[in-house]
Amino acid sequence: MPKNSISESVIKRLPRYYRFLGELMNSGVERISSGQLSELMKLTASQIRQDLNCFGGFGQQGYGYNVAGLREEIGRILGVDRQLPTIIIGAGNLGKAIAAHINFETRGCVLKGIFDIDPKITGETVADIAVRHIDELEKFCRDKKPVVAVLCIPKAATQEIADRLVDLGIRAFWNFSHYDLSAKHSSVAVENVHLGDSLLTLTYRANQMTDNG
Amino acid sequence: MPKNSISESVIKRLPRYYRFLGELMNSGVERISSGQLSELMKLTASQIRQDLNCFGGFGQQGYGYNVAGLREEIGRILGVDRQLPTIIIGAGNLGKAIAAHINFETRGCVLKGIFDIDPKITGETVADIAVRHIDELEKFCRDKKPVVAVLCIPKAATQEIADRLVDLGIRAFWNFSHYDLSAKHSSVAVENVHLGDSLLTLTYRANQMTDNG
DNA sequence: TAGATTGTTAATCGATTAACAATC
DNA sequence: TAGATTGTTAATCGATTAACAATC
Repeated sequence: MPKNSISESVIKRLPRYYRFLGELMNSGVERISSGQLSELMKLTASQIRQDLNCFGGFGQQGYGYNVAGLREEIGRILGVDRQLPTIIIGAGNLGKAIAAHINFETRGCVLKGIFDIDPKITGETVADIAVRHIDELEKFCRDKKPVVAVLCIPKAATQEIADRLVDLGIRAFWNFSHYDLSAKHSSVAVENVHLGDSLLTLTYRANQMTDNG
Repeated sequence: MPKNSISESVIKRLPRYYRFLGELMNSGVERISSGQLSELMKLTASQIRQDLNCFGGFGQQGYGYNVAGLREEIGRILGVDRQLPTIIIGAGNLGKAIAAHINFETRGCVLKGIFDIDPKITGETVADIAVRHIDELEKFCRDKKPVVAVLCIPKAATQEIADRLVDLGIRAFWNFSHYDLSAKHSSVAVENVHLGDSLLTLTYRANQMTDNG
C-alpha cells in the first residue's frame, strides 16, 4: 500500500535495493538487518528503514528483513512482473547495444520490436528481432500495443516521433536522444538518459582531483 | 574561483546549462535573462542565479547573461578544454556503441585506446581505434598515461580491473558495469551508470500511470 | 534617470539522520 | 525474559525558493 506519493529520491533508490537484495539472495543470505544492509550499500540504516516504510512494514523487530521476501516486495512495487511491451526506435550503434545489452524481462519489460528509418538497416536482426522500417510503426502499434518506447534517435527527430508514439498509445519513454523530452501529456512517463552529461560531470570531478587533490 | 566545495546537485546541473547555452548560441541568441532561461529549462530563475553564483558573477544587472560568454565560462569550469586521455575497457556491444556514439572531445576527453580480453575482438577497429588485448594495458598506460577509463565489462571483472587501473594512474571511472564501484582511493572519481536501474525506475512510473492515472 | 535584472541574504521546504518506544 | 531491531516521530541538515537591495 504505497503512500499517496513517493518522493523521487526514494524511487530512484528502489532499483539499487532490488539489485543488492538479488545479489544477497544469490549468495544464500536469508536475512539482513537495516544496519548490515546500510554498511553494504553505504547508506544509513535510518534511510533504509524510512525508504522501506514508505511502502509498508516489511521487517520484523528483533530479526531484520527476510532477503528473498523483501526483494520480492520491492520487485512487485517496481512492477518487474508486469512485462510491459516495449519497442526501440533507432537501430544505430546505441539502439543495437541497448537491445543486446539490457535484460528487459528482468526489469518488467519485453522487447517486441525495433524500428529504424534507414532501409539499409531494416531487415537486420538484433536481439532476435528483425529491424522494421519506421513506416510500419502505426500498423505494429495497433497490433502489438507497446507501452514503453526506447528512443535512440537524433535530437532533431525526437519530439516529432514522441508525439506520434503518444498518439499510438506509448505511455513511457526511455530517452537516449540529446533532446530533453518533457512529458507534455501528464499521463506519460519520461526517463531522460543523457550520457554526454554524465561524462561531463565525471570530467569535472576528474579535473578537480588533478587540481586540488 | 569556485567556492571550496560545490554541492553535487549543482555539479549535476552544469552539463545541462552547458547544453542549453550551446543550443541558444547555435540559434544565434546573444543574451538571456535567468527568467527566460528558467522557462526554457523548467527551473526557477532563483536556482539558476544561485547555481551560477557558486562560481562567480557572470551576469550583468539589468541586462542578463551573455550566452556565448556564459557557455564558455561553464565549459571552463567543467574542463572541456583539458582533453583528458581516455581508454575504454571492454569492446562488446556497449563498449563499441559508447566509442562510436559519444563525442569525447567536446566533453573534455580524448579516446586513446580500447581494450578487450577476447582475442576474437582484438584487432577490430572501433571509432578509428584498433582494439588492443587487455594484456597490453600496462605497456599502453606507461606510454600514453590515460587518466579516464570507461568500464564496459561484466560485473565480476570490474573491481579487479579498477584496482589495476588505479595503480596505472587512472583517476576517473565512467562505470557501465553492473558493479557499484565506489572509490576506495580518495583521489579517484567514479560515475556509475546503471542503465538497468534507470529502466527500472521508468517501469515503476509506467505502471503507476496505468494504475492511477 | 527609470527599468530591468542581477547577486545575495533570508525564509521555506523537503530529505536525511537521530532517537526511542514498540515488539518480535 | 532479555536482546535485537524495527517502525515512526522528532531534530537536523541542506537545497530550493522568495525577496530585495545593489547596480548596470
